[in-house]
Amino acid sequence: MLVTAPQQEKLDPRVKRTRNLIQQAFLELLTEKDFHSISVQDITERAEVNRATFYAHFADKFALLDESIRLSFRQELETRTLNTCRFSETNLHALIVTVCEFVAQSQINRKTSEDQFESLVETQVKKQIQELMQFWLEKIGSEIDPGMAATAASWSIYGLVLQWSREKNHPTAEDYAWQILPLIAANLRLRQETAPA
Amino acid sequence: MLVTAPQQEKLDPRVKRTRNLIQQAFLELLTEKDFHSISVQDITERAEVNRATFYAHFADKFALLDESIRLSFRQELETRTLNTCRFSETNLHALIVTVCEFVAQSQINRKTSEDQFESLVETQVKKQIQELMQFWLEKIGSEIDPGMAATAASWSIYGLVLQWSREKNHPTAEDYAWQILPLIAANLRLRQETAPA
DNA sequence: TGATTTTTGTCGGAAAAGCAACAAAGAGGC
DNA sequence: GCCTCTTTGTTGCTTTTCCGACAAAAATCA
Repeated sequence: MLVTAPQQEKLDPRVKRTRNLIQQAFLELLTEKDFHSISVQDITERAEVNRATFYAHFADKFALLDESIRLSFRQELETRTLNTCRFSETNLHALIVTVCEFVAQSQINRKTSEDQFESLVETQVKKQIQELMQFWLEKIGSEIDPGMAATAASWSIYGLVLQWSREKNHPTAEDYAWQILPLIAANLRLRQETAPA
Repeated sequence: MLVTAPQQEKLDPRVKRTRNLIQQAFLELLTEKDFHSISVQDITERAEVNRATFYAHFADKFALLDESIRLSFRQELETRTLNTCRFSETNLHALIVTVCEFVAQSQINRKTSEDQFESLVETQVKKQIQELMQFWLEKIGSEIDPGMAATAASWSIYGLVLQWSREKNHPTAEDYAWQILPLIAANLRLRQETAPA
């Protein structure tokens, strides 16, 4: 229920359909113009869904963006089966790489700099990292509170990745992930596979 | 209104959507198994549409097949703009080629011989040819009744194309169309671009 | 700036789709 | 033959979506 898909258990086919249509239309529009110049009218027209229906599912276009980010990041986690595995250095590395690629990708898609957009990405991605890390930590039972450790890890990971993404000639995501991995692991203060120094 | 798309002038988005979903699912299934072994349950499951909804749009799967044939043939006519042009030898030739390719294609898609299927194709395609020819003839004003001439043409065209499709080493659709064109034109008894002999 | 046009968010009522259940017809299996 | 199991149409009732209209906020332009 936490990390493993709570998804559409038995969702009315109609709502599943309309949400997909709206999400799809929104993603299409994002490739054509930037977020602030997309109106919910644009979205509903493209999706061929009534405008009132949009508001039955999302408070506004920010909520839609939020949900879109959430879904696409979770999608990334799922294709790498990070949501169904347990903690290990390898998996932590894979998580960092995922975040790198996701952040890099979301910056490519965006034409002009948009604070609201980037802020939503940050909030949502950190939240997803936090949930996943907490899920991992609870399973192995660390010495410190899983919630706190997960929060610390999510912030430091995202912060480091953001810095990485802004560097002109940054290392590959793979390399960078190995590089910062000890730092993150230190925050977690786990008994690790690596020598505890 | 006759040949030019009466289609979805202002059709409720929901019915447009479900019809598309059903049609799409049906066409997919047709590529996988043959018509008689497809149940309406299969179709509605694939389309993610309620079974009762299916019956709100189609009497049974035969009606769906009928409509599918109608739509895809009209689609062919539209992409060649045959539904918005006026009569000419060139256009009549293009129509015959269209029928050849459509009949040939519908025989490829079908694995086993199925009388009901073929009979529906014949009826529907002849009907479409008839409508288009009548539309053409009414515009130019021939000596004989456009309805009759169109009927005769539709039957002879379909009959000839069917024979063509059953020949082992038949000529190309292009060549065959030129070959039978005088025959068809004779039925129409028009003042043509070609010498009236 | 002020005036005009879009866009937004919400509402009530109509139309369509979903669901579960049903009897009846069909298809296979033995 | 009989006996399952599946598929078929159909029916009340519920939920969702559509539509048009509305006032208010926001954007655009002169």
